Amino acid sequence: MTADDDDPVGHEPLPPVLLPMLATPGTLPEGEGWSYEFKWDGVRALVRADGDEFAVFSRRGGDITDTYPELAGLASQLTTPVWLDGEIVALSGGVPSFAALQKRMHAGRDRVAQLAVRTPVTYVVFDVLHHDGRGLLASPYAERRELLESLGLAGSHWTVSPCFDDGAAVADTAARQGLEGVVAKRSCSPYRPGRRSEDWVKVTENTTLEAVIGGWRTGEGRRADTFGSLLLGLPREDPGDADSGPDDPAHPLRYIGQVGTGFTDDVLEELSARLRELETADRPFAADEVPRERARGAHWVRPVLVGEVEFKAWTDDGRLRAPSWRGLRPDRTPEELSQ
DNA sequence: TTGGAGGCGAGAAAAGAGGA
DNA sequence: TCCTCTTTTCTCGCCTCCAA
Repeated sequence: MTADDDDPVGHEPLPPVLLPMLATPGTLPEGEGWSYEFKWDGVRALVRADGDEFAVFSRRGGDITDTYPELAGLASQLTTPVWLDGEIVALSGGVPSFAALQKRMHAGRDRVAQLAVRTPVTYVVFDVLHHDGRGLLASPYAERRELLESLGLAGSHWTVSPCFDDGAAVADTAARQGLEGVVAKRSCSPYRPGRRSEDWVKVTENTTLEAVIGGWRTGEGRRADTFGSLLLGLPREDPGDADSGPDDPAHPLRYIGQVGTGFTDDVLEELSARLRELETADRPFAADEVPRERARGAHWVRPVLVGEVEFKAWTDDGRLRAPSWRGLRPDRTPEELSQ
């Protein structure tokens, strides 16, 4: 006689591992059958609770329970075996800050408790995948959502993500409040663990920028013969900028980061050839601007090429976050960017 | 003590492989 | 042939470990 034999109504054991369902980037879907949530700028996390066992898992299935001890209190509200899906966020100035969260993500054992007080996190729950012996992966999102709200999860370090019917209004609110974007979910969609699905659509506001190429770093593998990333800068505007204003023509650019994605093979080859023609021993950035590990092995070029990049946001120290290459702007000059 | 290397979390995009 | 999935190559920041 097995445990299953004791359970004639089909009680499903809690799966030991689940990977999160992923959203597809896109534009805001409209019409019947969609619901909308804010996109939280944090780290994805799944919670598994089963009696005395409580664990938090990362997007790749790693156990991160010890990294966020303040979430352990959630176990007291989970009285039946359950899998939850959500996002861990750290608030800064009232909005989620990925920069603040990064301090928590890799904290050593000795610093976890200290950082949990200084930079506490909140677990924003948006889905329930298994509850009280019932697997919900095949259930429609609307049904899972209804069950989630009935659980009454609320605490000092966890909450349920609000859900709305008006996508445009959610997008507008997200933009005004500085949130990352919107996630639209098809009400009838099942949960597909570990899969990217068009039943979930994430809409984020990207920004484009024209910047000057100041150098490149060699690539690896398939890109060993071209380049790995481009080092980008903007012409200095402020005469008092650092030690290197316009009066210091040796360092005409202010470093704003690197871009290493968005290139086709043709672009890699063409751009690589042009950069090699422009290579110089003179670094166009001030010495202390480019991080040591980025400057190591970098090749510098005369700052004459302008390109366009798309990126998500500026980091706290004035770098591009998640930049992607759009293309050269032969119609633009560095001098025009400074005007 | 400092510097370098590597790991890990998030993200994006392009190319190649494999199946229908 | 087309579509989907996987792999590869990057970004950022912070950490630990080890060698000089």
